Amino acid sequence: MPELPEVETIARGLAARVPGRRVEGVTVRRPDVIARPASRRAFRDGMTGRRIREVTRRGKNVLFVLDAGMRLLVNLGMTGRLLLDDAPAARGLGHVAVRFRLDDGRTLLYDDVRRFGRMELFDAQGWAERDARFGLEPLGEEMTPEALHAVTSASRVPIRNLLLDQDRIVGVGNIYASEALHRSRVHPARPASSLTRAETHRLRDEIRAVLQEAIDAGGTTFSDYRNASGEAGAFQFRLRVYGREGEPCAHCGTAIERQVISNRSAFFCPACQPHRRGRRA
DNA sequence: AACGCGCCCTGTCCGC
DNA sequence: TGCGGACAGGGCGCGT
Repeated sequence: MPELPEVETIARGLAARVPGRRVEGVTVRRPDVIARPASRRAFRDGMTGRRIREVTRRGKNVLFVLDAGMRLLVNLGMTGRLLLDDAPAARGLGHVAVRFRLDDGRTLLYDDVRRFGRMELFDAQGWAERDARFGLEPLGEEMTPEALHAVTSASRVPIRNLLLDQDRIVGVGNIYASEALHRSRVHPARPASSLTRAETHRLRDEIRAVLQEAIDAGGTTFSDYRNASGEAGAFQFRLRVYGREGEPCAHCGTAIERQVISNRSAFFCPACQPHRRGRRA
């Protein structure tokens, strides 16, 4: 479900409401969601008594900065939601996996229908090691045209797949990969290393633009995604290709096509995004 | 080492 | 109405 814009929206919502609070108790109803440390007891003990200093985002993860240099990293998978129990939408949750009781009487809930989401608790050292392994942050200063070109030129996987690989570039998922490629006029199945320097630079600009526009719209909601207050986003109305198979391309009118690449759908305009080879870099 | 694929799990929708 | 299959915004672990 959630890609960078959705996770950013959730993190901002929580950042306005939980920093300064202390975790007084943890209830783990679905142990498979806890990925680190190995035991649920160690997770509970590690979280209990921690004060939440900050809530931010790293890639597609919500990052809770705790005291004592600890970090709680939450990957929402496809259907994960984080919200406080005082939000009206909290009453409708049917798959609460973890509860964090806070010192002001509220409870932070993690709900996840499919349980693809995972939580990891790090100490300072563990976090430094994990943090170093993330790919490029697309909205960060590190995302220079040269940096993206270095990534694309090093692999022959379809460019759509490369954009989904969190070891190379973080935050982009299946929706925004299709959208950014369409806006850049690059076919999703093209080998990454076949992109010209000009195409890579365009792609860099369009990734940043579409992610920022989606953040401004509060994210994309098809069914599951909600922000920290339980509200839907609005970017689904501005998608140009994702989920629009058979509809006319907004740019040229040609019918949008869907192609399955590595078991996941890619949407593109066959006219705007021809599958011709670019010059080798 | 890099890459493709199956799989994790639940819900919804569509065709028959 | 029921049923089987396809599909869903993600990512891990496996074999090659």
